[in-house]
Amino acid sequence: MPQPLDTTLLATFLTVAETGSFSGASAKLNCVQSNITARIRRLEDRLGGRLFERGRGGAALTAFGRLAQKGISEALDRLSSVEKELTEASGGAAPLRLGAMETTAAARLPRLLAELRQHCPDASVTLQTAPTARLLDLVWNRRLDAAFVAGPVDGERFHATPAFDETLVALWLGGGDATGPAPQMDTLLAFGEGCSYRAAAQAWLRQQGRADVQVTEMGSLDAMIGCAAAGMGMTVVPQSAAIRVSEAKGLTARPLPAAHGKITTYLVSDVSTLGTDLRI
Amino acid sequence: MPQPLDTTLLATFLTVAETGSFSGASAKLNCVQSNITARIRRLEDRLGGRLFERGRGGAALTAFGRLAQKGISEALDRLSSVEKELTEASGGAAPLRLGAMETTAAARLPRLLAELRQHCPDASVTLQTAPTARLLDLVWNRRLDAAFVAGPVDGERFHATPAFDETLVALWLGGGDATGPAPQMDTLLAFGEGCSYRAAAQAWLRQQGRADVQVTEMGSLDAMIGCAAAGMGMTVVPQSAAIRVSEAKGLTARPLPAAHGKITTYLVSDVSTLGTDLRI
DNA sequence: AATTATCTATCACTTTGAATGATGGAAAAC
DNA sequence: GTTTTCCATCATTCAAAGTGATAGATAATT
Repeated sequence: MPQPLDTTLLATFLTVAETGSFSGASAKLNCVQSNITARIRRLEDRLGGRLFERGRGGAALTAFGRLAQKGISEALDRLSSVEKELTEASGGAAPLRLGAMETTAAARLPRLLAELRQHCPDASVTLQTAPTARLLDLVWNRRLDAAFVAGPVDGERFHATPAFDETLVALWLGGGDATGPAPQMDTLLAFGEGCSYRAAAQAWLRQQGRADVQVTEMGSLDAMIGCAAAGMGMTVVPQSAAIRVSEAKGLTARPLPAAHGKITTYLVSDVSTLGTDLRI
Repeated sequence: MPQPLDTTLLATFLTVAETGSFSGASAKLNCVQSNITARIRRLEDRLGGRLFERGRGGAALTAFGRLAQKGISEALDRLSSVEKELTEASGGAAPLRLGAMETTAAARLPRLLAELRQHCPDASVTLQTAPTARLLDLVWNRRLDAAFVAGPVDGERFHATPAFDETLVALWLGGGDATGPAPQMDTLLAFGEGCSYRAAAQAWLRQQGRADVQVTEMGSLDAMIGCAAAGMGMTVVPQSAAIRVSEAKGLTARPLPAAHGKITTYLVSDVSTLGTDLRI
């Protein structure tokens, strides 16, 4: 059995055939046009024939392309109906692919998912944690059905509904004056690039004239809080995520001023994903 | 239309079901076992159900797995029959995916492919050039149907038939004594790692007590010869590839001693690829 | 009971090839 | 003639797939 055809290429082909142009397909599939060109070329190489006549205002199917369209759409339909049959046979419906920021996953989702389980014991959910930017990417490319991200969210590209209002708090070990952590707290423990809380924290520090603060990147919420409790520096997290642990470990928590510290978490989904009606 | 299923996962699933074990499938698919584990897990996650009962001496299909096997093998069959129909409609048979070293492609293949075209005007061939090590990898993983590589070849893994006997020659600008290039020729122009001619050339130089020779890596045969003609250093190529150009550019060519300079080029194919009967 | 053989799971690391984004040219619309 | 639209090309980036080493579990062998 040789390598089977890559279904991504086939789906791309059908989309181009539908829209009548490479750029139209790239818009529909949320990717850049050069990507479409490459995919179609790979497919043409593999099949050994030209699928589209490019030129005047778009891409028109060749005779060979028309033949291909018929067979390929049938085969893909077949494949997706098999998938549907199987996902239904296994766990009721297809699992809801949910994404969330690390902090949301820790502070908000346990209760939410427990409730969901009560109402619909059969519902299956998969959860992936990532920073906001990455989550938006994943939803945009249909690798997730929905995700909880920090606002604001581009309403043109996504369907977003407010889910939680978070207040950011700064956490550090020991005391501090009314204005914030002690000057010697010159290390900010934060997630990597793409984390919107980190961006907010840095904006706040800059406004306080503390542009010199070093950032140490950590991979998990627990690590961040643990290191803060060890006196390595301060960290900025939503209050909801801090409640669990801050006092127990002798950490001081102080809310950020509203300008930087009020952040709304939205539940976003792709505008083209219909039928998703999550009530919270 | 959500992302369609990845056919690699499906093919892997069927192979595991056939062989009854992950490790058996990994042997059959020429990859490591952990890879199979990961693929099956991805598929199980996607479908939302366990496909195999692992444990005692292998992996046994679950009830869900048996259901899946039926649907998936039908869908894949369908897909491959569509592909066959299309490749036949386009260019006669599926194109022969051929690989060759840069030098072989330049010196030997033009004639070979011309002959092929005479005999079978309909045959379509795609050619990819790469160093020997990479070519063997590509054949091993079924990304190529066959490739011309420098010997010796592991007979356990590949089906190899001798194709050409090559004599390596050293090329450099200007004169030189009987034993080799002048001492000031202390730069060897060669392909990157994985090139067997380069390895042979370096072995030869080492044996001559010239371990100090610097290697400059180049990306193409033409570049190598061009740079040699510009006096940048010497290069080692098969005589067949040197004939075309060496004299025209004032390059001196001297064969390497037999111990290092006699290299047989083999045509290799995967042992499991049957029906391929290329006569040269 | 201890030993060996055979499987799968896990993990840190590497590799690869698909995706991006910027650019160019060609054809059509204004 | 200018602008717009569309596809091809290319260097670069990055995520996902693959690798290789190791652990753990179960069955077979001595």
